Amino acid sequence: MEYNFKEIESRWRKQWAELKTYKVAEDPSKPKYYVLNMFPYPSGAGLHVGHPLGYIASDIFARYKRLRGFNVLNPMGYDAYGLPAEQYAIQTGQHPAKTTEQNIARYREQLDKIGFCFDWDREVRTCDPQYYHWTQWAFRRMFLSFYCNKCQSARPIEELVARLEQKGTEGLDVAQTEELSFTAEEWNAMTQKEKEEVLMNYRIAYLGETMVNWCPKLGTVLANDEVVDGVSVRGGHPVVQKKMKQWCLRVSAYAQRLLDGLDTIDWTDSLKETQRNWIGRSEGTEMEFKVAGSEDSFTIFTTRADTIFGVTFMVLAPASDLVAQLTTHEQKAEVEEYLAATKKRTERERISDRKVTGVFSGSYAVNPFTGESIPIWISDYVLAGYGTGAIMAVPAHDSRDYAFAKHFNLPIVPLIEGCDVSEESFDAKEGIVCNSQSEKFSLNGLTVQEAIAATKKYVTENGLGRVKVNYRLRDAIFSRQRYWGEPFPIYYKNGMPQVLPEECLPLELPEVSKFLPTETGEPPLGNAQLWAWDTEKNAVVDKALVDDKTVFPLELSTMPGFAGSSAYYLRYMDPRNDKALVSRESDEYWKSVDLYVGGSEHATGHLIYSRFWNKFLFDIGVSCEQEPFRKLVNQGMIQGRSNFVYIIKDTNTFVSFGLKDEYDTTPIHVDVNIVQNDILDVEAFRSWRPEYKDAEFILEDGKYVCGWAVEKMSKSMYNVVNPDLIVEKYGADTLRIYEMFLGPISQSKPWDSNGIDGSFRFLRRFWNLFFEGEDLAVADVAPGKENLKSLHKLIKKVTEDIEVFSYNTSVPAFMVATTELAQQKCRSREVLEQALVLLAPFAPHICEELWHRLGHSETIFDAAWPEYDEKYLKEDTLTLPVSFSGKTRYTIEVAADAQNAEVEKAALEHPSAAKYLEGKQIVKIIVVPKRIVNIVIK
RNA sequence: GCGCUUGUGGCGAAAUUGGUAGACGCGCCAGACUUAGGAUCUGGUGAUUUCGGUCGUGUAGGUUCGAGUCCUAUCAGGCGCACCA
Repeated sequence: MEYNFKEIESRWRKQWAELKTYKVAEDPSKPKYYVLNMFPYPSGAGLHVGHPLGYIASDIFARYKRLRGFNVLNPMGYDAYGLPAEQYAIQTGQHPAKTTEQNIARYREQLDKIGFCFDWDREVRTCDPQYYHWTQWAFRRMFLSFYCNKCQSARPIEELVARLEQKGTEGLDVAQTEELSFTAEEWNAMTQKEKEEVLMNYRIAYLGETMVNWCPKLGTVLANDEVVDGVSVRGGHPVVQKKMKQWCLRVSAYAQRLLDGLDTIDWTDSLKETQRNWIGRSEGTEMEFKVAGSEDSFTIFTTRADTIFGVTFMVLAPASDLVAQLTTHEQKAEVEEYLAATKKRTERERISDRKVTGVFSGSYAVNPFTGESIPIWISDYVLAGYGTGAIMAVPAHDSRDYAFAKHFNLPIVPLIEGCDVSEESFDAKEGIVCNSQSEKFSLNGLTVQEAIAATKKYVTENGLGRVKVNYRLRDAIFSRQRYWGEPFPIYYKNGMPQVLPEECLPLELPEVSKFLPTETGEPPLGNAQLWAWDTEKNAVVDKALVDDKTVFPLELSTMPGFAGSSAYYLRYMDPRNDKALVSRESDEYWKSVDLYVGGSEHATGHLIYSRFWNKFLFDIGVSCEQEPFRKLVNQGMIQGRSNFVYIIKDTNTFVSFGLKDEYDTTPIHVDVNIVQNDILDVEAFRSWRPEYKDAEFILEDGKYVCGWAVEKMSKSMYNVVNPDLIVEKYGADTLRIYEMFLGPISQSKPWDSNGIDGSFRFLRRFWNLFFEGEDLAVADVAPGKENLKSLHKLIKKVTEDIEVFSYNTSVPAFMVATTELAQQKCRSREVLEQALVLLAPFAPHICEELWHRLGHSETIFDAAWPEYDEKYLKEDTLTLPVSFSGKTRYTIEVAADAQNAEVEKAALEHPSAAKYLEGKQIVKIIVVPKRIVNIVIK
């Protein structure tokens, strides 16, 4: 019987869809398992062969879990908001909703061909109002919340208001943009607008001033990589650093919880480390420095409080508010010139050229330990956004301070016994402290670690400062001047943002006349006519009606890409609920994602935001789990394997790879789809492009051999392999098997179509196991001992592999078992059916087909996963290697249950033994049961 | 610079707690069947060899009866963070 994969696969594709085989509902009688893939952005290019890698791996796991009796949730959807659709819209006028719709249709078609067990009834799209309703809803709640440090949780903003009314800011311990200080009386005397401004300092979603790359000509904020040499990459327009009001999320409030949570989840060490790095916790000391000859003082942050006696200057960040305060009259012009110069440089430039720059402020600070006067400088190597934006510089023990001191000829005082600071600073936190003594306090003779602790203690006890933990993690900037994104449920009254009532959500994205910014530099939503909020009607109205009494302008920015992807895993649990993001029942049943599969490029983006978002939802009682993703597996990237042809210079003649060195040639990328096993289809090449119509070839052995290289899979390299073509030629099951066989899931590897025949041959051999000629060759006969051994060996291997998510070694196990069963001419229904169930997660179509041919009416995925029994794996006799001092010499046959003494005897009685023992003395004999006999000789 | 990670045939890769290195697939070689083969099936395939062996898991040491696996140093590639005080 021929293995007709086309017929089989199209039949089951249809059946599964019609019967809704993969539809899932909460079922308290079964344990749940939630498998999730990072949902794709539906790009216009469609899927290439690398995209489904993770989907296939998780699909196998989902099917396996189902066979194990779990109720498995395995949903799929689309991250549908994104820049490419918007840019396409700007160029063509085509509405992004329309292109997105088309791309999704194409993705769906491609995904359907691969045979995934997704429950498509749960599909979500981030651009669907029914979906972004809950993105807006979560934002709204963030706006209405503050973060209490004491209870480590988000709380309703009313609680904060009530507290401010009673006690003002006294003893307030909450997450905040800056530390404010006022009494209850002062608060109560504030106007409504003033109060709202103050509250902005505490809200979890807040409007804040941040530095951005602003391009006035384009009317938009640009990312760092969109700016080179101070001008925009597109168009070459000047870009300036500008403080702008942007929506922000107070992610930093959750820094410690995001850090602690990492210890509770099953992610790879490298990914956890990346996140720890990104959160960047550092324990240090905040110290107060008085300004010489003034009542003013300022605070710095340091992790090296022990180096206080080596401070020879102070440095302020140019953007720090202290700059204006501390610049003296005489230095004013020079400082302003410097500030103007630093403003022009982008962050990226500053980091890349690493030139030492700076200017003296004119002021001096007083060292709180020694009373010495220290000059205060301004330099852009100090960042305004970290710590307090001011540092104490210790050039002897910090390489950046050292470079600065050398450049401006400032003194360098070493503080560690025996360290040499003539050429470079001594940054290591080790050694014995010296030169560190004042009248009241000495660190001399202590180790650095002891000195840090002693200084902290002294500083705290003497009111010079406090112990402080700082995080590198910054608040997320949450507005984008773009059209194709979620609108904010915000309108402005008296210039202050107001949130829409909950029942008015979703606020739908309006139609616009064009997708570009307006002439006045407003974001694209400024082009929308119907974009004002009527607080009486509670409805969107024409913006011409704005009267600042009952009708107000709506927010013009939209949310960034990560907004929609931050809580989609919760929405899948209950995707059609129009009363809540997720119902309590659904959430308590599915809890959190048990297995999350996706690329590691999201380590510091989506995977941080999503954890933050979930923790917030946990705080407000929506999500019942602290961590959204229990286990995370990063699939590697599939790279392209490009093919080259070699054209002889100034001719239209191409020379085969092996002969190219005899000519002066230029390599040219050639479409990998007209190359097979590195042999070029010359006719296809001639018709590939008009200029190659009359191409001539110099062949080797009658073939044109192409060169190859591993590169990124991309259109321009002509190395994109479309899964549709593989499915067409070999079938989805072969594609699935081959993708898993290619190598470990988490490793990046090039796609190489050359090996795919092997996977196809395996499936055909497996199919043939069930037939004799045209007839089914399966019988209700008792399985032979050898059959059971092959089967149970397979069950053991496959079960163990799937549990640890390493399928690349299961595929060979299937190949071996298939060969063995074929050689044994196994006809046993019992054995073959179990083998079928084992293969079903990997190759669902072929297994479902055979399962039904064997007379089953239910889907194979309702069968039970076979358990293996050690008793079938036992050997009667064992072949053991015998080695002499570690070098294997011969093998012996012993009974499986032989005692060590018997094994020893058998080893020494072997005819070869005498040869190796000649003139030698046995020191000892080591017998490792069932493994090896090692005779140590002298 | 700091952190993580990986180095095994012509290629993708296996290898349990340290126990016969290279499973399985590709490629290659030989054979069978074929008018034919870019189809199918069978066998072989780390290097070297005086056919006894010898050498082989990036490199150099170490521990051990025994090391791809453990330890120390070092080299190379990949990824992440990067003036974070």
